[in-house]
Amino acid sequence: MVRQPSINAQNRAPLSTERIIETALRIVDGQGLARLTMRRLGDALEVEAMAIYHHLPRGKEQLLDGLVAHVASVPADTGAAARESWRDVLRAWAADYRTRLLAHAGVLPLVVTRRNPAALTTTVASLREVLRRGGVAEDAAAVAAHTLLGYVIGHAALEARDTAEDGADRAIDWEARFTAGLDLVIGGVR
Amino acid sequence: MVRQPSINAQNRAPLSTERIIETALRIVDGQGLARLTMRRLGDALEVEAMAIYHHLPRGKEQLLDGLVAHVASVPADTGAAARESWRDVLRAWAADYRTRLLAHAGVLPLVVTRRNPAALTTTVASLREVLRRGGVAEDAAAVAAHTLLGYVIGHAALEARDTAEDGADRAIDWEARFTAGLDLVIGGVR
DNA sequence: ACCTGAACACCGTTCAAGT
DNA sequence: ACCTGAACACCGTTCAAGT
Repeated sequence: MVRQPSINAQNRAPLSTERIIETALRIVDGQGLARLTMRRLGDALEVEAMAIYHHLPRGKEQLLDGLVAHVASVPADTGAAARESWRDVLRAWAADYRTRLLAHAGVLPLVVTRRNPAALTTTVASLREVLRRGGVAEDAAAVAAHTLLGYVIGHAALEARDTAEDGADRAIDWEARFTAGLDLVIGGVR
Repeated sequence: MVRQPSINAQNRAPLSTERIIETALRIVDGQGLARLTMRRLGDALEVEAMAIYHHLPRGKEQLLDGLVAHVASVPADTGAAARESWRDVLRAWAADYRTRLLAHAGVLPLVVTRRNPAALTTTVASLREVLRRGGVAEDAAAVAAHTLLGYVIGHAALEARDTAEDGADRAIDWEARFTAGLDLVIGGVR
């Protein structure tokens, strides 16, 4: 019997933290956060639920932390601040971040909870760095970074709540409203 | 009226939706959202868990909706807009709202989820009304209302995450930062 | 009308055992 | 090293029954 090294008896690729997180995110995106259970995740991975604990010893807590890190840890392009206006860099980052949060609206409640503070720390640090390189004073940069991140997360939350509800009959143009609010926030920084 | 009609055999006040919601909120505030279970809520009410379903037929979903409505449905004082500057009215509302969200940080993830859209609808409508009465154009008022609410919720979420973590060693002055960001948002409205 | 008790189908997680 | 099977203590919820 000639065995193939990294393929096990059932002919499946071995589990990895990355594959677990990605599969979990696919369940949350497709079926909602409430339907993400260790047993269902195991099924999707074609493995018994208990096998997940071998890769994530802290269990479901660690799984949710991983989802937050995967979705919410998106720093701004600090390098671009040299080439273009810092306002444009922040506008571009905010638009991307909003899109990302809405694409994974199921994890928004997790982003808001105190899980995985490091994920947002790097993000907010990158915003401050863009502002600082743009010539904004240290104090004002700190305020603006938190204001901007707070706005984007909060607005995405309002948007996700509203659009999840029903059809687009009396449809608010959320994108236009987001952009207008964004200009209001970014325009106020000096 | 002399008789005490509403005391049952066990000498307990009868259950009511209001008492259920308030007790649930006390559990969330004291022990966290994860520890709010129907069985524990029943214990706190000195009743079997199943009795709750008589008052909240939709069960836990309805309970969580009730918590969101109880915490997040706080309209701005539209009457005050006649007497004082609308900027001051909004600043006062925002400060109160932030305090309230932080006092019940455990329900923040619920406020963010799509539950109970009506709770935020009245709040955002009152903000728009204050702005309109202050002479702000309809379109700008709609944008500013969402921007403000988004900012307050998002910033409170960041703050709750951070302060829940550890001691106040390298303490960010969140209140000062909130106020500065608030001025940035409100100052940009014209 | 209001509440209880027992039951059901699910959870997350542990632990010893298999390979 | 990696995964399984059985078990445990908990969930939310139903339903028939009590008062």
